Amino acid sequence: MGRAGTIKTQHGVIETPAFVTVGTQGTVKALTPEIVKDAGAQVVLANTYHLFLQPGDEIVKKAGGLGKFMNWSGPTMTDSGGFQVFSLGAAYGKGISKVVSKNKELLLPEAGYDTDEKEAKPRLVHIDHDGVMFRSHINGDAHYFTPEKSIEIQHNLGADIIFAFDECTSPTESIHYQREALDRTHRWAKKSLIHHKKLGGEQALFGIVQGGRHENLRKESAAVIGAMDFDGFGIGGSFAKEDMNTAVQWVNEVLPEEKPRHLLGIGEPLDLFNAVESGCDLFDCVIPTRLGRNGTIFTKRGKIHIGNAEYVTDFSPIDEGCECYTCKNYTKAYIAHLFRGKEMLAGTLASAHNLYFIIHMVKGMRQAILDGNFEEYKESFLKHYRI
RNA sequence: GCGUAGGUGGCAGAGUGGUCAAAUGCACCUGACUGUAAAUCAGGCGCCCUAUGGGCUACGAAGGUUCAAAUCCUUCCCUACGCA
Repeated sequence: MGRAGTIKTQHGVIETPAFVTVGTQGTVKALTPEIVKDAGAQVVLANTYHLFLQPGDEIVKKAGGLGKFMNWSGPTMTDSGGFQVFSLGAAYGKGISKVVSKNKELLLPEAGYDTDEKEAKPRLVHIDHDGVMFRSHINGDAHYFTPEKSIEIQHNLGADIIFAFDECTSPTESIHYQREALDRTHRWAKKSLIHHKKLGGEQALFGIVQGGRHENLRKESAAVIGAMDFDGFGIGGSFAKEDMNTAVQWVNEVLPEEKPRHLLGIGEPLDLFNAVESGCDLFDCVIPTRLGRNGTIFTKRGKIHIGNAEYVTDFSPIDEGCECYTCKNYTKAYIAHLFRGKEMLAGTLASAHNLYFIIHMVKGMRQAILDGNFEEYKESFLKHYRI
C-alpha cells in the first residue's frame, strides 16, 4: 500500500512519505530553523494548545503567522490540542504513553484508575459533550476548548495544514469508553469542518481517525471521517506496539486513496517502515528531538546512550558515513563530554543528528518506492538496526 | 607552643549509645522516552553468598567501657581558624 506523492501548500511542496518535524511551541527544541532545514526537514508542526497559552494566538497572528513568527519559510502544520486531552488527562502523572509496548497490564481497563487517590495527580482535563476544559500546565488557568475554538485558534496561527479537534484516548480505556469517545470525536470532526469552511481561507484541514485498538471502531471511524470533506486525514490515538500496524492497515484500506494520511505521533524506525508500507504519507514525532536532548542517539546499528561510559574515549563520529552537521564535525567523546557537562550544545548536536537520521531514513523510503525496491531497502535497514 | 572547632562512603554533608552499610545533594553506573506537562524521569551505587534472607569489612589510628560504639573514655595522628 506504500506510495510516494507530493502535497502542495502555500509555502512549498512536501514530498511524501515525509517526516514532519515537531516544533510544539513554535520552535524545534534546541535547533535553529537553519539546522532544521539542513537536517532535510520539509515541514514543521506546532501545537494549538501550547501557542494559545503562550504567547497567545493573537500575537502569532500579529507577527504574520506561525511560519513568519518562528522564521520557518517552509510548510507548517498545527495540531489541534487533541493530544493534550490525553497527555494532560488520562496520561497525566501516570507514566502512560501513547504506544504501549511494555507494561501490558496497562491495557487492562482497570489500569486507568488509581487505587490510591492521594498519590494520583489530578487530571488537568475535563471532557464533556461539547468540548474539553484544560487547566494550564503552566499556571493552572482554566480554558475551555471546543472544536470551533481550536479551529479559530488554528486559523489565527495560520499554518498551511491544520487538524480537527479530537479526543486522543488512552490505551488503558475500555472498549465502551473508546466507543463513547469515538462518537465525540466524530461529532467534533464535523463541527471542526463546518467552522473551518465558515472562516474560509487557504488552509487545509485534516480530520482525525480514532478508535483505539479495535477493528470495528477503527474501520467505522475511517469510513465516517473519510466521508467528510477533509483535505487529508490524521490517524491518531493509542496502540499496543504489536498491533499498531494492523490498526493502520484497517484504517488505510477504508480512507480515500487520493488524500494524504498522516500517522500522528509515530517515529520509531520500525514503526515508520511499517506505516509507509501500510500507506501512510506523513508522520510527526518528538522522538528525534526528545531522545536527542536526553542523550539517546540513533545510529544505523540502533540507538545508543551517548552518556554511557564506553563513549567517553570514543573519538569516532556517531554514525560513520552520516552526512549530518554533527557527524561531519564532532566525535562521540566530545558529545559525551557536553552531556556530562550539561552544556546546551549537547542537546543541539544530538537533536540535529537524530532529526537528520529519521528524516533521511524516510526520504530513503520515498526513493525506494520510486525505484521499486522498498522491500530491499527495508530489509537492509532492519538487518543492521538493532531494536 | 597555647586555645577553639573538627576528622563520616568518590566529594559535600546529616547522624552523636541499639531502629546505621549510615539521611540528603552532587558525581558515577544503567535504563526509559512515539500528535512535547520533558535539556526530563526511573533504578543502582562497600564486598561476598546456597539472595524479598544471611555473612564480612567499614564513620582518622590504636586501645578501652558496654549485652551493644560512627556515637562514650584514653592516647596518638591530621586539618581549619585564632593567639603567641
